[in-house]
Amino acid sequence: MAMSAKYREFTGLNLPAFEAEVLAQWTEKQAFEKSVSLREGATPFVFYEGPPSANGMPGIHHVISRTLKDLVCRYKTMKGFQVKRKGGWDTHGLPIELGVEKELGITKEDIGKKISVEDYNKKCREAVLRYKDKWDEITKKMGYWVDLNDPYITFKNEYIETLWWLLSELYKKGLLYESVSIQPYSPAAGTGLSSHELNQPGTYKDVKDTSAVAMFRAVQDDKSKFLHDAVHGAEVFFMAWTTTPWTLPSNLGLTVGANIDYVLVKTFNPYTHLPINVVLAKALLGKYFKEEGKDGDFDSYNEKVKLLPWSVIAEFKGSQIEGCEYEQLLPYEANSLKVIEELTPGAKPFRVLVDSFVTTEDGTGIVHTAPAFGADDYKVGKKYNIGILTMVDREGKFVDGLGEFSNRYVKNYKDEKDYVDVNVDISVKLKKENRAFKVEKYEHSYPHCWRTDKPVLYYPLDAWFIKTTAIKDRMVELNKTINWKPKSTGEGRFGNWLENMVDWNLSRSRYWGTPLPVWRTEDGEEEICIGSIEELNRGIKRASEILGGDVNKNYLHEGILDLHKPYVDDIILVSKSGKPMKRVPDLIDVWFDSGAMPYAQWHFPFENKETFKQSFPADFIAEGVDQTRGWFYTLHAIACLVFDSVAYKTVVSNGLVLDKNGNKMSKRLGNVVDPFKTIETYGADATRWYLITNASPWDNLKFDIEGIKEVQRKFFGTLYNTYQFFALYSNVDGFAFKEAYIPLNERPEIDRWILSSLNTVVKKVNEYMDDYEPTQAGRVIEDFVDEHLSNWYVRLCRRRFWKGEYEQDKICAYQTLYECLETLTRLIAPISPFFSDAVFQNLDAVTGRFNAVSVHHVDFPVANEAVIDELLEERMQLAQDASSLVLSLRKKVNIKVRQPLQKVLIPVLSTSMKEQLQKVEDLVKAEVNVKEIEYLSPDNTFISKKIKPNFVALGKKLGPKMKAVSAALAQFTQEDIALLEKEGQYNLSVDGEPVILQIAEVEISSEDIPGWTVANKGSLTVALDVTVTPELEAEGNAREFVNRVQKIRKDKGFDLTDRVEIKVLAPGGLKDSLAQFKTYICAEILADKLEFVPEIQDGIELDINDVLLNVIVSKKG
RNA sequence: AGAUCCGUAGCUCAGCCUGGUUAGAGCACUACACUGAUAAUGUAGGGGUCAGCAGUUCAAAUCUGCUCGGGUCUACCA
Repeated sequence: MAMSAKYREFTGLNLPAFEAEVLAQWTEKQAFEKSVSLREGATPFVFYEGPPSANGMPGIHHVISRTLKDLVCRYKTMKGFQVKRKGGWDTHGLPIELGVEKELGITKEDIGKKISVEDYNKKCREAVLRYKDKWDEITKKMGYWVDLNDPYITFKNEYIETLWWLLSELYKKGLLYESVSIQPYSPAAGTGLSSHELNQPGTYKDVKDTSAVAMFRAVQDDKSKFLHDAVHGAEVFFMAWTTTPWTLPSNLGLTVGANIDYVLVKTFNPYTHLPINVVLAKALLGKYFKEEGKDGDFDSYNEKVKLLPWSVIAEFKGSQIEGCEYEQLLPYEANSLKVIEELTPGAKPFRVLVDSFVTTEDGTGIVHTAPAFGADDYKVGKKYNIGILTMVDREGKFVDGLGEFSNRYVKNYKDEKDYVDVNVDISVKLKKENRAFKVEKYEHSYPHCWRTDKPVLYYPLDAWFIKTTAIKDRMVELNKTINWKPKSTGEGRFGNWLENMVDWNLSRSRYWGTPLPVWRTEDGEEEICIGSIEELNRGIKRASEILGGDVNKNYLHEGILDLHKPYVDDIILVSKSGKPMKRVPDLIDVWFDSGAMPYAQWHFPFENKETFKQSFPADFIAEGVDQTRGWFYTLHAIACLVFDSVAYKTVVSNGLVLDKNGNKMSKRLGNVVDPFKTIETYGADATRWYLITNASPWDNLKFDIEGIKEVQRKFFGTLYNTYQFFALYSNVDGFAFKEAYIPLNERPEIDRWILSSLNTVVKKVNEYMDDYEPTQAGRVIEDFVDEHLSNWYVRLCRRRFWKGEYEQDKICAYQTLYECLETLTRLIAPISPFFSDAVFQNLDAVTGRFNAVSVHHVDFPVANEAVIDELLEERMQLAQDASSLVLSLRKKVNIKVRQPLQKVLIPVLSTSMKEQLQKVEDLVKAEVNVKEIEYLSPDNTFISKKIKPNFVALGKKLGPKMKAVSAALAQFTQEDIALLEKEGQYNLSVDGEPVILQIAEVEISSEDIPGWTVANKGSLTVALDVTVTPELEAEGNAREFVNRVQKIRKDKGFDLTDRVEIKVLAPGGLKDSLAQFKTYICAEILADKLEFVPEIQDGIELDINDVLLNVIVSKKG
């Protein structure tokens, strides 16, 4: 690395400009690649990159999770690990297909008709990396180091082959199976949805649906005899509630709870006003009938009477009506008994069933049961063999043969403007036919398709499942070994999810995705699950040989070249008994793609066996909390299923990024933050620092651009100024850390202090970073830079840098400040990789202490415990407090700091406090411009003292007497306090009982010094002598004069080291002041000559403490 | 509907686990200073029923319960 004689001085704090410069260097010097290769042979730290889908634009929420990933990886690299970060792209799935469909203006039904599957998938493949450039750009600009030269891409054959291998392993273990089940299905998207898709945030929405209480007329038979007898042979209806009236044509049963109490109620239909008898759960009577109407006036009821009279006729258990038959509610051609019999031979529908899922929390306690449209309905329907009717097709509309409802969409899936809700029409029909008791809008939360935003419906589908429930306990057990940040997500959200896990529905009936590698004979008797390309190619040949003809003719020569549809579907395999086998049409859930990345990214087990072994499981992954049931789950599931292992040891889940008002960012609200603009304007470092330090990553972040500005100004501005200050004077003095490291015991107190403080910070930062708490780490650093380094060390030490010769004390100062800056750049490197590197390189270019290309190639600082001196840090705090108090006193009496004062009085409570203060006395005196500090020892009678109980100590001892003692102490006189101090204890009487107070059980502090201006903070009190003697005034004048001349020097643009000559015309008193301090003045302003002249032309007029004078400052030579 | 987290100054956050008597910081605002680091800095001021109510306790922002408000999650909900 090229050495430089001078530290580079910046011309202004322009983070985006620095970053562009640093980026160019990184590229040129291959800094990232080198940061990995430099650690060759070191212990690996394994990180998995969750693959983003590049068919959407990156958002600010991607910046936060990537910052988190990046800072951990950079930190671990600096800690000596080798951290490879293979990037990846998620390329399959619904979002891509929907995007293509939208672009082509087609729907799912058109695929294979208007466009061939081959062309369609070609389009998808093209669309997949549509925004890759934008992603690459944000990756680069935000400083995210990830290897995108050789990323894993989920649509590649090698990737898919690993997926097939995993699936075949599951198949062999009997964990992959097919089954009919009632699944969430999105008619708008044309596909079933997995439970984790249904569990994406925002899928459940509150919607108002038309709900109906329908009346099913009981058939008179033996089972219902007791009901009909009770009403003397009149009609009896079972009441059942539904929020989905569109399922009523598919009704085949009514389910009740065996032990629930039901009642038969005599009343009227509120719509038709006909007398009726209805059955419902006793517990829900109050929902439909008013108490005032009980046993009301039946005779005078008519349509004008609002209050419905009602009487309970009979009461019975649900089990007593099991098996009762009823008339079909909405009979049509398509759902006739004949059709039911054809579909399910021997079915016995329209009966009252009993099951345990029925509750009396809602509805009527009688559940309308349509086996096709509910998981419970399906289960109970199967048990009683009531058949199954699916009166809605896969597009979400009624089938033919349902009269006026035929072919109508059951929900507005097509965004039709004049859509008429078929549910309302069904309800109206029921009302007219005396088959509805109550129809109303009902608000409830209902699942929606995460992609199309349309309501989901439950639908019977054939699907392939992974039997995750088989290893549930093991998954729960292994989860307990994972370090979750925050803990609650792992235990609560993820833990609960595992406890309530259902089998993973893998099937997707789409086109662009990983095909399920299962082939099966037409009769379904024989099937095979293919686990590799080689196995498939063997099968292709074998089938061709055995079956002959044109079978697989296009694939005989080279084998299969693309594992996607439609090619895989061309392949015919042959079963053991010699029958042809075709592939089942399903694709698999894309989440399987991403969950399999630990293996598929290395094409395991076909290649890279050793690499895989070294990089499984991951030490660390991080994504948004929305991935809890997505990637976090699928990674965990596959690892447990196939490898009986966790997939990751530590996982950090970051919260959502909200706008500054706490609203979710959405395109609709227009409150989306553009990450490009943010980074270009304020810099990646400020953005990253803000995102990390403002709130813990797992808390939701209210993103406010003002916060970034504050970080930029406050943190980076301060650090920048500190560096500039250092560079300015080092360049003057030629400091290049050439001298031997001066031992700490030869350095002044303040140097030892800042280094102690620095090492304390280093220690804490290491601890926080090891604990994945970057927010705490960042905040500790911020405090140090602002409070300690800039506003105390540099401020107090400025003179050391610009005064005097280049000797020991000055070198101490340079070495100390240099060490602070150098350590800081390394400390902040993980969070703010650009600015840290720029400053680090500027430092290292002159001193060559590391001789490194980048700060990211050096080791992270480690605390030197020997340098940490707690007492020292404590007394410096005393000095800061004392200074602050004196300054506030000056302010109170309006005496500016430039005016020297004679004395400060500090009462000390102990000798150790005095010793502590004495060691920092000079600093305080210089800081507040006071000549001397006088200490008042504890036994003086001069100051007045204050006493209060030490609650922690006394509370335990006294308990209930605490209040009385506290009151007694408030009454203590100065004499009482003095006595207690002298004796070490005090006999007190509380409520007639003696209490002995020990000195340690109270806190005594000085309160006031009569005749002095005092201020206190905690136990520290200071008093200031505010008398300005003529001598002090003269010195004040001199200082004021120096200050003004310095300003002139600066205004005139003189160099720091320029010597000057001065002519002054001043009135008598002021002239004397200046003459008296002539030596001091000349030294301060680098004047070789200070001349008092009787007359001045073209001088500058200055106001020195309300007296005017004229001066000419000229550069010498 | 349940589960869970959260509610502290105008804003962003500490403090709560382990209770202790003037509840802190930064930003913003106002005034005055300081400055050969000047896109900084200091001092002072206003600004808080620590969401509300009740309980435990000598003592509650802190522990418990309930209520209200917000987030997230779960749900086969008829």
